[in-house]
Amino acid sequence: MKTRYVLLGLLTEGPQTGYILKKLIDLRFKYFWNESYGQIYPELKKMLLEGWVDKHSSDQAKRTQISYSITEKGYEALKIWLQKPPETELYRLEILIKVYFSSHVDADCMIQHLTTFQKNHRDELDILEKFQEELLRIEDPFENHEDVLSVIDFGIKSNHAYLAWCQKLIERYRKEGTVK
Amino acid sequence: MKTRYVLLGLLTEGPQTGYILKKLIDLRFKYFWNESYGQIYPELKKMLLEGWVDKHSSDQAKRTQISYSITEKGYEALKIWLQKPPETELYRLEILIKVYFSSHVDADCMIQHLTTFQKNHRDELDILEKFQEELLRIEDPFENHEDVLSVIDFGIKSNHAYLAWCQKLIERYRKEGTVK
DNA sequence: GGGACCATGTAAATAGTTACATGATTAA
DNA sequence: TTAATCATGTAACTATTTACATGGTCCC
Repeated sequence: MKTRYVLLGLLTEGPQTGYILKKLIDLRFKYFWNESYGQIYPELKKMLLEGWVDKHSSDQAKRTQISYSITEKGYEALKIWLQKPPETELYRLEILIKVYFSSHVDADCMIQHLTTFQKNHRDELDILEKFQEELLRIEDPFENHEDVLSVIDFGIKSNHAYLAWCQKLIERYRKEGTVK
Repeated sequence: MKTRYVLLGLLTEGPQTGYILKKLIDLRFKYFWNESYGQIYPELKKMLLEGWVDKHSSDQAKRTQISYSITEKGYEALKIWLQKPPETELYRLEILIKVYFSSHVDADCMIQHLTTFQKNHRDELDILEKFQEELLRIEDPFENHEDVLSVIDFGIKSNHAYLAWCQKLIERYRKEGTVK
């Protein structure tokens, strides 16, 4: 049940709708976290019943919009969770399974997989570096830019590592390909 | 439905029991993949019905042991899967969520979380380096050591990156701690 | 005899994704 | 007017973990 804490964390910046919360998670946490509407909406309802959030329906502009704001109780719960030692570190890297068993397919196939991997992580790195620049430039209303930059730094450092690995491995498969 | 392919991959090295398959996954894939008995046993049964594996019950030594071996059909299915572009790259790094929202807790708390993270990844790095040394020393009956070493190399490179990040961040929180 | 580990499995709970339904608004 | 996007939500499905039940063997 981590979803709720992610939502609460975002709500500390102000009331939001489920829809926007999803967008925020996609935008900011894309590279290390994800949530779907099927989790977000029910979770907000549950937290409402528990008094962790308040609901503000506004039918202004005739479009139904339901914002949630964090309550004192919710904020306390968030702080308690933040202080608990992190448990989950879930990686599931299909590419590594495929490399592990790659002796059963030909080198070209692996080169293709790795080229895609490389492209994805180059793009990721690009985006993270752009984010970084922007954060250093703009204002810091919630005084959390240092924290956000630390998370971005994680992404940049690990992507560099992934790319170095990938580069080396592509070369290995290329050599193999020419030999066989 | 990736479980089955991981099992099939391991079965290419020879028949195994569900119990041993679990041990192998824990040992070899620990850092990027995991499966539980609740997935392994039912999955082996399903593959049996589909003719992807064969079953060999041996009541030798009176202890019930059920080994499975990969069939021609199963091997074909494995090869097809290995050639498909990898989809899942699932990371769920609770530590990053906690860093992101760390302005709501004090620096000491974060230093503790990060110290644990650091210890875990140092241990991981140690183990991977030992594995690496050993693989370079011993024989290579399945001619897959290069592949295994590539996977280990991924682990070593990313752990170095994680540790560098962690070191830097601990220092940041230490400075903050003294200021506040 | 007891503890560690071998060995197989299932049931229930939890988690998470996907696909769908609904309808408003905006911009081309 | 039509496509995209805003916006909320649920049902069904799939995936995964956890806890438990069962019983054998090995070694001290």
